[in-house]
Amino acid sequence: MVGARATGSDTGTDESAPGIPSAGDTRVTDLIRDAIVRGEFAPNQRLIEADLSSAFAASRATVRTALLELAGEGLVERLPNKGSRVRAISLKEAIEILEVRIGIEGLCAAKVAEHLRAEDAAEFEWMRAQMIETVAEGDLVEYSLLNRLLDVRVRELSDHVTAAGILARLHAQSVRHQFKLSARPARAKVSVLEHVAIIDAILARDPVAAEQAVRTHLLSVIGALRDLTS
Amino acid sequence: MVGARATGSDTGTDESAPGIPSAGDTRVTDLIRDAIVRGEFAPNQRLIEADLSSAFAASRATVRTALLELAGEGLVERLPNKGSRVRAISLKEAIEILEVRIGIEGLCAAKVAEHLRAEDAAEFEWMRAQMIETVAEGDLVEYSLLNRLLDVRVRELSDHVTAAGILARLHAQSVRHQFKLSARPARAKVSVLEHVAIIDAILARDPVAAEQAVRTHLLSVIGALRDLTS
DNA sequence: GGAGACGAGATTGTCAACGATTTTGGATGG
DNA sequence: CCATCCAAAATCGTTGACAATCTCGTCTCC
Repeated sequence: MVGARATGSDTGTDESAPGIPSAGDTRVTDLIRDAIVRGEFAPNQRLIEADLSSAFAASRATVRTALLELAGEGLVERLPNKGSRVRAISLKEAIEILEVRIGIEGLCAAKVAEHLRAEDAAEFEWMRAQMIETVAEGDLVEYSLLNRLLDVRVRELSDHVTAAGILARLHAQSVRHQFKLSARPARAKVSVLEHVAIIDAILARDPVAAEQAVRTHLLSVIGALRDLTS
Repeated sequence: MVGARATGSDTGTDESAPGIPSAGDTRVTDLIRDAIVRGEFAPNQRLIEADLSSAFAASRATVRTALLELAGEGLVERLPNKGSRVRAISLKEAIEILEVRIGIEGLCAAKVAEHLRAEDAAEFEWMRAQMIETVAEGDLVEYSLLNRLLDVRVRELSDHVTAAGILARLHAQSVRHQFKLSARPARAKVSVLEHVAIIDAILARDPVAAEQAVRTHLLSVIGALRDLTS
């Protein structure tokens, strides 16, 4: 009985309905994290250990461990002696996250441009073509996936575990705010040009240009986010 | 479950209850973190829950909670079913941390330069004078403290909680590598010039120059770290 | 003599119950 | 009618014990 009293869809009676294998071998941490990222738990919603315990058919100690880990990832807020709740990311914080990403993703992009190998270049060329095509067709969902794929590949190829870890955490926190932007066709037309610029700089093996292209893109996202919510 | 605790009028209940974590109010998490940062626990040393439990006079669950939190901060590595150990920061990772700091501290410095207030400017001028003086006198310990103070103040004044949190975590992880550099007089003479450049840029309210000065400084640190360990 | 099976010891993961703390609702007095 | 205080509920933090898992020494067999 998870009290969904905050904003969001009424979870109704069946909590573990779709796609989730009911509390089997999968770790409880992953289940709760997915539930938060997918929006099944609203921001600021209290996460009561006993309720999660029965909802996921796990012991309260297991749930407690999961909440500790998620707090370490910044997804859950733990108030001493008052319980845990889904951490709400304010607009200010969402912009802060984007500002931090300028530095870190810029670093990653520069590293990729510096050490780009031939077989990886082909993949970037493919992504560039696909992005242009999907936006031209208006397939925003597919474009969003390509967008994410570019981020992930740059992160991987940068061979920078520290940056990759930070970016993964920041992404999980801000996935909801990003979602608000990804559904806007006008936004995509601007975004694709910036992404092409990033890929071009990487393919040109120009670290400085790559870093600058990432900065330009993320500043554009910040501006769009500000416009959207003002 | 009758609460025999009278609010306000506390008659007879003894202050020092037995059995309660008599180690004091200090959180076990802080104790273990300090022990790791201060080097009392060597890198890769196994942290056995039962041992820590008796060492800090806390229950195993409390120690477990602490280890979870520290794992979230990146100070402890948790291998499933194999236990926890102090995470060792390799040279490669120390350099990675410095590279990430370029982006984030550059962002913070730019923000400080942009919104600098008069009363804060005075403090930066004081720090600049103190830094020059301590290095001239060869007081490396005091200079190291000033160095750290500058970092902390920039972080605070930037009013950027996301960046501040990441920097705090990275600092805790790399404090040992930083320590190796701070004890070198020749290094201090170079470092102080770079720090003065950062402060000058902030006082000049020049965000771009501040960011660039931070980058120059941290690249210099990276170079020194590479030279030291090659 | 060496490789693999096997069992004892050690360590973590999980569970149910207890104690402490905060919050909430209601009674009481001004 | 409102502020205050107090009891009761709700929830978290902690404890001790038990089960699952891993490590390592030893033993047997080829």
